[in-house]
Amino acid sequence: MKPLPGFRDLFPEDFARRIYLVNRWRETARRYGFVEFDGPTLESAELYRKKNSGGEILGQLYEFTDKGDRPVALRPEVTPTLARMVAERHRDYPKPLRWFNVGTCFRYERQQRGRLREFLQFNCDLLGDASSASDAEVVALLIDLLRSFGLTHKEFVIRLSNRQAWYEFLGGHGVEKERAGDFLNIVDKMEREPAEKTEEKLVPFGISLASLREFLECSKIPSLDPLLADLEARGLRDFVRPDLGVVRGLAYYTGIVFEAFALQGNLRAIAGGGRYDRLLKDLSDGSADLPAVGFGVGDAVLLELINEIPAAKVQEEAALKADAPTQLYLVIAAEERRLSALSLAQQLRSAGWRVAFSLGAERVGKQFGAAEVYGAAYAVVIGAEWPRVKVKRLADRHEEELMEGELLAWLQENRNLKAEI
RNA sequence: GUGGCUGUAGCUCAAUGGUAGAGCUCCGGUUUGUGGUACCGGCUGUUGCGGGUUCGAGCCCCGUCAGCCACCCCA
Repeated sequence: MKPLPGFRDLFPEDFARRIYLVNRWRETARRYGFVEFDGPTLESAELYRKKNSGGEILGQLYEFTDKGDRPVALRPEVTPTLARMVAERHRDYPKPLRWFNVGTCFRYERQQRGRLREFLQFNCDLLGDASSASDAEVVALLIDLLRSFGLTHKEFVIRLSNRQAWYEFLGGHGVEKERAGDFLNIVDKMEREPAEKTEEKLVPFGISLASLREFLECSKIPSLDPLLADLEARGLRDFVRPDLGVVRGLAYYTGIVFEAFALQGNLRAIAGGGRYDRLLKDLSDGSADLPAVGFGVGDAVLLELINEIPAAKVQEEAALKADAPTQLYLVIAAEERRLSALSLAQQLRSAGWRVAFSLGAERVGKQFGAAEVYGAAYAVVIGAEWPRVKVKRLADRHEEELMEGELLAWLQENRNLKAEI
């Protein structure tokens, strides 16, 4: 039996990587004053059918009827849940809200590298502020997030755009606002389609491919200036690149939109987001009307990316090694001292050390081998000389003998080998 | 959902249409208080599944399922 297509078994080594990811997500979000929330994984299917929410995502909904005949769906993203929750209780919280979520999402689509049917997503949203200051805060958070994995501006770039600029462009060409969505769809796809096709699709808009290209290539996007100045002041300007070609597929974006892209390899967008000032109002039938900006990152793409960038891989491996599941391995050299070893193990564990030992009588050599395999930094030999014990640093085979009662203090002094993650 | 490629032991792979193998991993051992090497031994397969062609199919054909890649779109 294998897991369903697009679903994963997470064995301990896989889960260790997940912990590594999630620790960085949380740590970065908290550095920006964000608080964590979560909602149900299963929602009423209706939530995703409301105006302006899903779009393309609706076709990928994991949807069924529960035993109470309710139409339900596994969440394909958390934003609608967030909107629902915020609409319900936003009066309880001071504005702006800085909320983040680490949660499982589901989309029924064909799986591929970096794209699964069940995945973990990190979402950050800043609600209640419509200024570019909050745009910058969220973009900066995303940059720092990717940097926390050892990625630099050589490995990724945030392509930054603003839908307002397009609305102005369209207004200048006499195109009514209702058709903006269709038009942006053409822009979204023109990178991947032959020029002739784009040209053809532009005809009904009365816009030539040449003028579209000219607009695309004009590096000046005045509406992005405050955001860029903000990022410049933070020293993060190198990580972003204004690019009107990014418009994103989702229907609900109203202002800036951005995508984090890997510069090497052929991975898709690592993360994406933007401003959605009307979504909360639309999803809550007007009961909450908060401007918002946010982004999402998926675990699968990030894990692939780390594998491809040597520096990021090295950092991850170092972190995983430092977080070894076993720090101390008790070698019970004389079986009749097992009870002493148990007492010592308890004492060490109470002090927070990760301790393991063999559960039955075993050759000393084998026990050392086990200490090695489990990644322990030290082996503690308990034998006939008790209450004296030997502590051996496995890395360089340096061994010291001390009284059992001194061990804890000795270890505290050498605590640099204890996990810090 | 569309198209292409692939599918042999837990993993990586081999086997001119003629009795399915190797390496790695794992487990045990190399005489009983010191570890990643070396050596010895052991376990594991209805060759993804179901049909068909053939005296005979891991190999050829069809279907199906799964994986990978591209499209679609996104995290």
